[in-house]
Amino acid sequence: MVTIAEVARQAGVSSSTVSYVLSRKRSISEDTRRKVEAAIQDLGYHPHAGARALASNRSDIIALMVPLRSDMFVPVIMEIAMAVTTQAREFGKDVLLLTKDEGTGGVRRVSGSGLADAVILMDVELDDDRVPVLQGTGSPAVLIGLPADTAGLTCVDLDFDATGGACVDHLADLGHRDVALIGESEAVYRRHTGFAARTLAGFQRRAAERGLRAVHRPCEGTYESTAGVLARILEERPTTTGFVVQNEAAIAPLLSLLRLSGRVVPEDTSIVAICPDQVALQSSPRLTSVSIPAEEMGRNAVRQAMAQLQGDRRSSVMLLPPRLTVRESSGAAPTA
Amino acid sequence: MVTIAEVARQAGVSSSTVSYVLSRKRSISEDTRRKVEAAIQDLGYHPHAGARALASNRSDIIALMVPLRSDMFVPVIMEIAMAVTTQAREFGKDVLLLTKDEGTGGVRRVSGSGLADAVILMDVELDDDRVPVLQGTGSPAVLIGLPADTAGLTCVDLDFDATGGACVDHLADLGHRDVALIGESEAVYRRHTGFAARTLAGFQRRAAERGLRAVHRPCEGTYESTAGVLARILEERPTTTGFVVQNEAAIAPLLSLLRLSGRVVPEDTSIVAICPDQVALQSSPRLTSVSIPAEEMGRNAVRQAMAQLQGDRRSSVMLLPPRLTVRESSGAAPTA
DNA sequence: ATGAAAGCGCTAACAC
DNA sequence: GTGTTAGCGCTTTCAT
Repeated sequence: MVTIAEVARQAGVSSSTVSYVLSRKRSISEDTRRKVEAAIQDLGYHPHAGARALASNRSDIIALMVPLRSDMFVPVIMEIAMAVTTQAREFGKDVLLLTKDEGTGGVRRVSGSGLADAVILMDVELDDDRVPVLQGTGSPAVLIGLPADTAGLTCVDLDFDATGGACVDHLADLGHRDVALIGESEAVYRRHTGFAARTLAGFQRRAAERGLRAVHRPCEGTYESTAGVLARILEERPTTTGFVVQNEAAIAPLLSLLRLSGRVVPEDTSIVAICPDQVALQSSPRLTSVSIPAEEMGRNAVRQAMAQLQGDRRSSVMLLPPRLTVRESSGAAPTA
Repeated sequence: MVTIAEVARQAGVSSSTVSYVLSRKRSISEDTRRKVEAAIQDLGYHPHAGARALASNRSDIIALMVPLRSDMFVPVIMEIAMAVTTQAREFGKDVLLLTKDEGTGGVRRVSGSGLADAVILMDVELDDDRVPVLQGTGSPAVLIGLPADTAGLTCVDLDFDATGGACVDHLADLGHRDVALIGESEAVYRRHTGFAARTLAGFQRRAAERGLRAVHRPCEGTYESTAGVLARILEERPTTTGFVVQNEAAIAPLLSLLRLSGRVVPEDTSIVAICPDQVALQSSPRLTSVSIPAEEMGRNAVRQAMAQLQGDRRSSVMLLPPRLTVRESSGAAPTA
């Protein structure tokens, strides 16, 4: 293995000079820098990560705890994880992948051992036991998602409350008077992940403000359950013309069912989805949607973690504003 | 930070004894062990990962390189990554997440710096430039997927050739005479990822052996492209009654289109999908399928990596046999 | 069955 | 602008 000492010898300088060339923590003459860099190239030197972590007390690793199985849509989880990794690399950090089922023990292990300099938590629950543990470690931490009590925490999430409202506004603006929210499964509302409830709250409040009649039905997302939910909604409130869908799995069945029932989108029925752009774009017709800004959440989580690593101790809750893109699935409400 | 020295003092032993209690590399009296373990608990001691890596020359970290965007279905990538992480933890290893776009530089970086003890590569291409670099590092390596030349390599993958054959066999056994493979997009066949080509080869060979007429059409997976592909197949070979689908995105559109066209599955048309069980189960009707054994691939990749870390230098190509599960989407070919 | 102590390769004072 | 050197916390000989 090539060590810093060998590089130093080859370059005819001391090892600390090599170290400083690498860390740019003090000024180096142009001449010396070139010799050192040449030696590094020649020998194919890579600083030993463990030695560096020991001496500097920084691992340059950010831990990311992802759900094994959760209420979240898998591609969204993946996109966040990739965004975190990519953004971390831009700061010279690597990402250690932990699963949520490691729980508090995992948090203690990676921060206690100095394996990671910071921890990013995904799939945060309303009352998440990892949070107090994480705060106890004093390690920089960022949550993707909102717990019930955000005091002293740094969080990043989509503003789901405003999202529910934005969907209603769009449908109301188009003249729809009866709207329905096809939501996540009941289990999601019972489990305490928050985002579904926040969307529902925003949906209902804005519907009331705009004088719309609103119904809400949880949905498992299978073809059968979607069929049942749709049938019930149309039975109880046949005048429903606007649908908000917050359940990626229910989108394809819903479109298929509407087609079979002879309803034409968007002439007879309008749909606004809350889903990744990719899903909205590959549907037919392409869906008007509020996108899940997975990449933005991931990038911002890393930025917040870096800020904390650089000494910023302010807590902050960053709620990304919903962005609604009008596509082909929504149009003016049918007249009478 | 709690160090091994503090634990040693508290337990009234030397630090080497504490180390040996942890590593179980030499026998310790029951009495001493208890005192040490108590001290560890008391103080909340976690060995410093960097110090350990430096002294032992092992980081206990496995690097996993995943595609940012690829031909693979995202949930499959995710399931493999989670399986790798879970299995790695069972061996006391952590997983470092790298993106494929870091390329050969990423491989050199993590193995050159001793950050990772082994590397697992996903989304391996037929002629993957990461492979020679990885072999050059001498670091244990496992590929998930098959490159063109597997000499000296350790690989884990589904046997896609046999998979194509198994799908044909199932349809042939049910009496179907004309079968079609709705495949991945053309880009996937052009790109050199191999799995699509291997499936096609197996499909065609077995069809010939069983005396079936077979057609193959790439498919983008959008609703429109699936409609086009289906229409063309039924136009050119209207007697086609058996479909093999290797494209998760095309499944929902295909089912929807068949429904619209009045074809009933499985009475008129049989479908065999190559997809994760989860996808097969949430379709309506539930699909007869060959599952993508994502978890098994992930677990085995880690096992192979561990074997190499323990000195096993044999190269091996592990092709997991396809498992076809009969569900509701396949049945006897319609008579005349 | 246990201890003492020599490093592992690097960073960051402290010196000049 | 550069060199010297004392650790960082652990593992692992070498001793007993």
